[in-house]
Amino acid sequence: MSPSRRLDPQPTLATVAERAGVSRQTVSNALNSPELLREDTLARVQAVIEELGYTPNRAARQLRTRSSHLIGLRFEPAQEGTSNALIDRFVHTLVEATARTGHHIVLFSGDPHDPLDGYDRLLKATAVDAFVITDTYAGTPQADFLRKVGAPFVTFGRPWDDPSARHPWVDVAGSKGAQLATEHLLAAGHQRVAWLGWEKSSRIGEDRRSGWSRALRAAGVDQAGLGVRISDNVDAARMAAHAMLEDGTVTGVACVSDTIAIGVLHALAERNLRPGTDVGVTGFDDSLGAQVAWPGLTSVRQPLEQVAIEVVDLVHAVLSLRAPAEPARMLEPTLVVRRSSLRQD
Amino acid sequence: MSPSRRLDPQPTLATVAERAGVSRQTVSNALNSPELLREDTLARVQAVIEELGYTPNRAARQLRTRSSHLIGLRFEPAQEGTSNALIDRFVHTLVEATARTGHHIVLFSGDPHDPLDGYDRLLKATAVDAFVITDTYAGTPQADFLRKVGAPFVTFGRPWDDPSARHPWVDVAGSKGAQLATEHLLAAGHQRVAWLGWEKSSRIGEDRRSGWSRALRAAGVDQAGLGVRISDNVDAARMAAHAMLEDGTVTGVACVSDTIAIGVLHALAERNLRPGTDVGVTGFDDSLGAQVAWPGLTSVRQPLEQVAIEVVDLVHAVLSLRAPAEPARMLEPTLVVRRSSLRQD
DNA sequence: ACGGTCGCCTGGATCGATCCAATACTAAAG
DNA sequence: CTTTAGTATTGGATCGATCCAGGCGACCGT
Repeated sequence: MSPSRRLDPQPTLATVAERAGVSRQTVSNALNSPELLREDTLARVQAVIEELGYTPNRAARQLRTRSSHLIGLRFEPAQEGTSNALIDRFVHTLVEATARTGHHIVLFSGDPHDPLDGYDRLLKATAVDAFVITDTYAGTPQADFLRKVGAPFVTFGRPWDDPSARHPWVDVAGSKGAQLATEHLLAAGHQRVAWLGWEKSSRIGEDRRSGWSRALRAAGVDQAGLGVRISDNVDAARMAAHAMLEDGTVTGVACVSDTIAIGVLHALAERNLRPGTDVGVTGFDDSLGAQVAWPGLTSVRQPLEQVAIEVVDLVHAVLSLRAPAEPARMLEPTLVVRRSSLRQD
Repeated sequence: MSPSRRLDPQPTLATVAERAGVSRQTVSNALNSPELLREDTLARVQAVIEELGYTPNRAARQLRTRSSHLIGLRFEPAQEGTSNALIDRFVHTLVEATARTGHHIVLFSGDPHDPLDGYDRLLKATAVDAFVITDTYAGTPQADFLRKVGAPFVTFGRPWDDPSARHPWVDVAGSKGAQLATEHLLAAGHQRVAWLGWEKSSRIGEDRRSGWSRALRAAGVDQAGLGVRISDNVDAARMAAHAMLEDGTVTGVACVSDTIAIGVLHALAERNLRPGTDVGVTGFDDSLGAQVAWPGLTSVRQPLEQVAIEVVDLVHAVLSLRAPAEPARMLEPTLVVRRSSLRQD
């Protein structure tokens, strides 16, 4: 009598079979190998499935086939101010891309001091089929561990430490992005384009820097004193920018991150210099901050949607045990031009 | 001979039982009802579990107990520019909070035009135990649907349309946040504090506006012409701010979102007015944008970490069929003060 | 020493879909 | 009209943990 209490028990495969006048296996085939059934039988079974609103029980299927159709992703605790917004954009598209094949993303967490924590548990419980790993910049202990235990995984991020690693990965050529940004600033007429990057210990930072360096070399610009390394926060960038702009010869600054670029914009505001017109600035990652910063920050945008699609494709390849066409895929970023790098008429 | 090919088959409950010289049920009890076992038996079983590194197979357990220990969350496609960064911060803490009880968050997606899409599928496949719903501002068709089919769920967001709804929810008092911001601006000496809000159709927007209104009323300030409604983007806000600042009587602007507040900051820059000193500005949500905006944007911060904890607590209450102590929980936001609302000495 | 109570432990049945081997059917060939 | 080949369909067994009803032992009082 209480309507929200309990609903009709879910129909099972047996229910459908009985109703359609066939055996369980036939219903199973209708779902998994429809080509095995005669046309009329298939139609009849499908009609009953439709009528009853039947959906296979995931637990039962998972028990039998030993595959959960779940993909694990360790979701790190939010670090205020850092650009995990990037990861979030990636996850969004990852969810969409997996949906198409009936897979789902399961988030888990782990001890922040132990990069391996959490993987083992899910694996032994046969709770997930594969993992997606997003942070490869600090070495790849997870990848090493998963390879050792024979668990399928794909990383977003190349294996920096071990170029010989054979696992499938997708990454974006950061150096190409920095190169695009630098070339763009040079083309806008800025001669001496400086670089504001991360500390030398960052592989990603050094990779991006190499793109800046390459562009300057191609343009025949002397890089002496133009490359500066700082930590990733607005204030450090602001102060570095002040020092850099002191003598007035630097008129372009390519930055390793939007955060740092925004710090440069702050310094410009404090010096009454016009972004774009007096000094061109570019950031990296096209974060929300770049979109709302005044007067709009030109930034390198990673094709995260495409990354997610490639990652999912590789996951499927690995799961189906077929060797992926190309297990290491490098994608190219694009430059989103806003007013921070454009002269006002 | 190929080490990464296949690993030892996972030990099962039967393996453990045999090794410990007890029956399967005894091992199961050791895991689920240890108080039923004699001390020495328990110790012996636990030792074997430890030794073999045994973890119960989730699929089998799920099939038998009909509970997956998974909680579904529909992850909407990234909408450029909107503050789904808020949701991401929420999800982070949600994952942490669920981890403590062995639950996991499963993300799924659905047709953007159909708010119900996806729920049904997971439910019928008995793939999740409960849902967490994050968007209740546009009515609550999901809640209605889930209540109808008897599925457990908790919403982040009050049931705006139907105050009589009895489902468990957690929300943050937006009106209180706007009130705090407005009082803060008044206390800083700004007399006429304007409101830049969303269109009237937004329940959340109107709720926040009511907090501004309440604060002005308490301070005895006439609100005529001070409340303006626009859509949520930087440019609309910039233009509205210009109009608003024209006559020079408005010296404080409380905004319904960081995006809009940033638009106001842009307008100030264009009019050569100093944020905080000439015109006080506050935003809402303490997004990354607020943190990096020049010269720092005072913003209302929602206690998302606490929200996540309360949501998980309610989920557990609902799943264990015990009535939650308080099924409707309203939390209070805080104000993060930065320089956009402070006079420079 | 014996029946009774209580608590620990056992083996069989079960959840629902899939695997597997075997059977019923159909159509073509002899 | 029977045999053969091949396909469509069936029923039993299975994945691994939990539910359930019953058994066995220890310990008590008399």
